[in-house]
Amino acid sequence: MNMRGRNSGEPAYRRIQRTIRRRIESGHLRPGDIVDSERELARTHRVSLMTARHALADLAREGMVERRHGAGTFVAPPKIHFNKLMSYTEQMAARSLTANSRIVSSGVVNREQEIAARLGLPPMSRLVRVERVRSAGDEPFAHEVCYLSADEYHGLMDAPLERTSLFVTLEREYGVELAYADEEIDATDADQKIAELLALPRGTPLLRIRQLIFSTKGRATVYVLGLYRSGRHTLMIRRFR
Amino acid sequence: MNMRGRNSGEPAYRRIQRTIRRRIESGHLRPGDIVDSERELARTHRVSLMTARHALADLAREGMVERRHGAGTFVAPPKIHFNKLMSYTEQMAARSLTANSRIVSSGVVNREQEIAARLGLPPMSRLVRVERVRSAGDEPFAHEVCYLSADEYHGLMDAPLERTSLFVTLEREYGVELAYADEEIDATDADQKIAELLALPRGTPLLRIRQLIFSTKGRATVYVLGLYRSGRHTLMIRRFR
DNA sequence: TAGTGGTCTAGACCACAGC
DNA sequence: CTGTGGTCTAGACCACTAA
Repeated sequence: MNMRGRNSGEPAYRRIQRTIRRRIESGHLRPGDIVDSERELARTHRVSLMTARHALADLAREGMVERRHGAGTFVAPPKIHFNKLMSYTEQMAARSLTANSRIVSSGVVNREQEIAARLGLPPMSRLVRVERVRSAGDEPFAHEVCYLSADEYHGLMDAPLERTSLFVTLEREYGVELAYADEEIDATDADQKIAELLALPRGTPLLRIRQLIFSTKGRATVYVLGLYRSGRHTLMIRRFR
Repeated sequence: MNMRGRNSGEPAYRRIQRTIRRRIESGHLRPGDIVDSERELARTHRVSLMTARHALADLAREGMVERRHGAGTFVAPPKIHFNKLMSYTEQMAARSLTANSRIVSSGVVNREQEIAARLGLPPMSRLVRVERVRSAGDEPFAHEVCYLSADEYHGLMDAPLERTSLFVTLEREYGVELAYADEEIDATDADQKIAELLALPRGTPLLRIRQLIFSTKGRATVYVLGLYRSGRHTLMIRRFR
């Protein structure tokens, strides 16, 4: 008797969430606006109260809406995405800047023992190494070197990394879904080589980020060593108690 | 007919969570161990399946347990607390180091317009300003200046901040619960004054963190400007996709 | 196959907000 | 007062996992 709406295999509560999300994203519903109540959603979508409730509680959990006991459910103010793992391309898009990336060098190395270890590989593993300078507009502001297992991602060096982001390539070509990254952050200064690549005086303070990116399966997949020019692009973090 | 177990006003699902949490924290249940199933919990706690389910789904959401479809619910491996807002004292304790803090100066200022603005106060507001040097063992490694509204926290300057942490003082003496902090991170180098305070050569790269701490009520409460010696104490962050 | 989590029903009473 | 979200019942069928 139940499972009435189970046509396309999509759970009812997800279908409800989609309709609400669409109304918010399209601008029909604006921050602060009241959302249909549990009872209203139950009626219009012909589901039970618990199901409508599930949909709303879930949306509230991810910060899309805000529930106020006795008052209703309201569209939450748009969130700045803190602590989000984003590709360079995505970061630039979020600030509505044009991404610009130049490959300085790429190749295969096999003597990076420490990095191999961080990737959970044997000491002398062959690693794809891609060195890039990233710019916002004309101004170079970051130097990044990334490493991946050459055995697993050997075709990567032929990929058009100058146009397509590494994240997208991994997800599309290799079916690897990236889940999270641990980052180690400290400060250093520009040596001769970096100074030239970033067009800075030697000794300029730089933010150094060592990033280990994990897949959804918990596998360490990419190691990135980044040096970022301070000032124009600061790192934002939100910490919770 | 329902509400049977509603004696102390505590929801049933929370009571169930408590019993599971206790068994995990006491070591009776270890990571990887299987937890009572929904049906088992429903029987033993004399609640419906949905209620038992609510308890488990909630615990899974906060990372205490892990649910595997068709297999069961298992105790999740202990989590390293990434992106946690911690006081200096707590951070040191987490690394089992002795916290050591020296107040360089403290007083009230009223011309820090930008900081007042960040705290959501009028431009010329009076602010308590406390300047400290923090050490691990003998080695000074951080310079922190924090600001709070002088009107709201005027007694703070008499507090024994050298022995009791600012967090604890705020929570105990003023009933302020801190919830989260937004941090702006970049790199700079030591000027003459900082070099002396941290016993470093001038020009040494430093991590600079501007931290705005919010209360549970969403009020900006403390502003901290910190300079951290690089190397021995690096910042760890986890970002999620 | 037995047991588990995932989704869902058609209701119920309570606590709270706002008029 | 009405309407809201918060909690809860006593079941149901499905999809999945492991023996």
